[in-house]
Amino acid sequence: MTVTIKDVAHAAGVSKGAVSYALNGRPGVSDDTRARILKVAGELGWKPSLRAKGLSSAKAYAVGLVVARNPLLLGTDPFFPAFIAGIETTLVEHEYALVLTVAASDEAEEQAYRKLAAEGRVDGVILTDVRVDDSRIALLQELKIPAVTLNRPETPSPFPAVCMDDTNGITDVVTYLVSLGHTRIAHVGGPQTYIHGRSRRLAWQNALSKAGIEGGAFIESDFTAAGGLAATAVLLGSAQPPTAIIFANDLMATAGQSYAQSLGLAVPDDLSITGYDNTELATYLNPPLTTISADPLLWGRVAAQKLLDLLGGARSEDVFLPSPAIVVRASTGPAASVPGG
Amino acid sequence: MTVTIKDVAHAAGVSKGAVSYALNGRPGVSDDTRARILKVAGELGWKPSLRAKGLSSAKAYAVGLVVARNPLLLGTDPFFPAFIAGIETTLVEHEYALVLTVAASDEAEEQAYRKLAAEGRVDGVILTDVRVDDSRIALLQELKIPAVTLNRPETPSPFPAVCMDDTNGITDVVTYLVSLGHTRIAHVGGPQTYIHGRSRRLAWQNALSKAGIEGGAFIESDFTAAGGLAATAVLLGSAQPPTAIIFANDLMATAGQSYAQSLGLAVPDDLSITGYDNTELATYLNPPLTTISADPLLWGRVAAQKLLDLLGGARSEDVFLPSPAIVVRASTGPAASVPGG
DNA sequence: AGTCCCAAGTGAACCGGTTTAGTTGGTCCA
DNA sequence: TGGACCAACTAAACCGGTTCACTTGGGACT
Repeated sequence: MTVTIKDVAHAAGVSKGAVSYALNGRPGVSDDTRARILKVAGELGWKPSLRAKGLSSAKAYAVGLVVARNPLLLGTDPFFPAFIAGIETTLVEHEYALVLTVAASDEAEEQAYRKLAAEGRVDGVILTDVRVDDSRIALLQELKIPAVTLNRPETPSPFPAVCMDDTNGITDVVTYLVSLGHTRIAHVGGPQTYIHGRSRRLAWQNALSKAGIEGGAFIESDFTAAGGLAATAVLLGSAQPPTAIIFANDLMATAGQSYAQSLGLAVPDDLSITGYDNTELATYLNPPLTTISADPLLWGRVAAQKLLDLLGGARSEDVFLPSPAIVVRASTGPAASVPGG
Repeated sequence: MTVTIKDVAHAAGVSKGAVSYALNGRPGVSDDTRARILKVAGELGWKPSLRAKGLSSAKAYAVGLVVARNPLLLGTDPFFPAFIAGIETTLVEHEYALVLTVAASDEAEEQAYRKLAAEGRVDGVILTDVRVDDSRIALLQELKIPAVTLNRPETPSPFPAVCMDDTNGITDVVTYLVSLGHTRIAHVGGPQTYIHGRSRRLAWQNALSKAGIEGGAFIESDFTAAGGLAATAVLLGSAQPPTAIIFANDLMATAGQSYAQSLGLAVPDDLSITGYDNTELATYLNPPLTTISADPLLWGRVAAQKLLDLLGGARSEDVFLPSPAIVVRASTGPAASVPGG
């Protein structure tokens, strides 16, 4: 059926070992012999069996990604599909595949890593949604799985990080809103257990301070539309409602904008709104959403490349990608002079 | 290091073969011996190596999914993440993993399948987004990869199909709109090269005919927000604009709704809008979107189960899942009496 | 009592690669 | 001219399972 190393060796009149040496560019065969072997291998259409290679080299030739999200909400997050596509663009050029796991809870996530390790499914993983105190770092060390993290964890991590700074974008948004005359700028953030949830809040806070504005309202939400709506309701129902709300993603911003409009508020005349992600939909809302344009595709591509480098034995230094930039659209405008503002 | 079958055999005082028989429930060992072997294996914490099993059994213990979408638009599609999560819920209970590939073009997609086959990465695949004349069916047969398709292809297919009928939902939407007095009901569909794009259009057409309404406007779009907006612009700019538009997914519907509102039209007073998918966001729009509630999680779970059954040698009969049902929200209402209507 | 048969279990081959230990033949140098 | 040394290569072991061919011992049947 399929052609094996034995067939090639026989056809080339050499031993299996010689074929192996020739293919892997090792010493042990002369240049002439090597060329002949490779020629024969090419003619026979030999593709070394990954399974056999895997067994003797104890490698899986695959990398893993464990996505920890509520499956029902996963579909609303535009990050992962694009990120995965980015990973693929790197892997497709190498003899590596992506093994994807979806975990609904923290326990399921740990189990997923343990299963990947126990079954030897992957040679390394990419760690996303890094948390403030992230037990997965220690877990991966225990399991001896090489990894790359998205952004550098706050706790010590032996793994290289691929960083895309999200503070610049938020800072720019705050600066922009201040320049439009806003002074009551609220922030609806993601869970503060995530470092990206936290860093966005801190960026907002710091930018406000730098602008001489104190005490902006903050609500910790959950990156879902439902959460965005609930947070918006709280903010708009307060004694001193904000004139601008910075959401930590487009989904919450979209829900918030719709809710504000349903109350009869005009966006941006009564309330400015910004998101984060620059999802396709953001362009086509009414009004189109001012947001921050991340590049998950690039992030995935570079993270996968970094992981492959790491598996190849390269030095593990952090990589820094360009900061996502603000995209100004019609959901932001001059601050209305509100009573008490 | 890790414990192997040899260690277990030695500890139990039997041969490797006996351990293999015991573990796999084959005849060749007595009940007593079997129990003893399993006990020893448990004590030693032996996990048979997937790689070794794979080599001798020529299996990958993995299933594949090739997602053919523009990576930049993939993130807007709520179907895949939930579908994949569904697949996972099945796989996690078995010794199977999911290998995911993203392909940006048709050629890349074929290459992806060929690569999966050549590398022996997967034992079977799930075929989504079945096309009207789908060359992948023949390709998979050529590559000898077992498969399960989502819905039954129109061309002969040897693979079992996991079907979720989408015509009922569309029919119900048309019926509902007619009951509200609408007679000019347009449809913005997906690419007609997809069977689900086509079947939704046919369902709309048939339902209109049954209601005695002729010649509803149809625009073939592409499931993207941009496409939804463009189609809406054409429809609303026509001589006899519709009083209701049925979109083939929520994303197009959302963009269409926003566009209509940006023209000053009221939804649903001037224009009723419906989507398909029941994405999380649909609930939180202004107005909330009437849509059709598919269950991609269930679909994924059942498809994966069906594929595993198939790999296990089971009979391959089609499976039929409940039809997605209409979810009525505020984006639909009584038809306005429009000039010429 | 002898034959047959089957369950129970062993040893080795096998899957398709990699790697190690060992063999061969040629060159260099004293 | 003989020993040292090295490049080039082979044979076999190895990775960790599965499976085939074969042996052994006990019970049933004649």
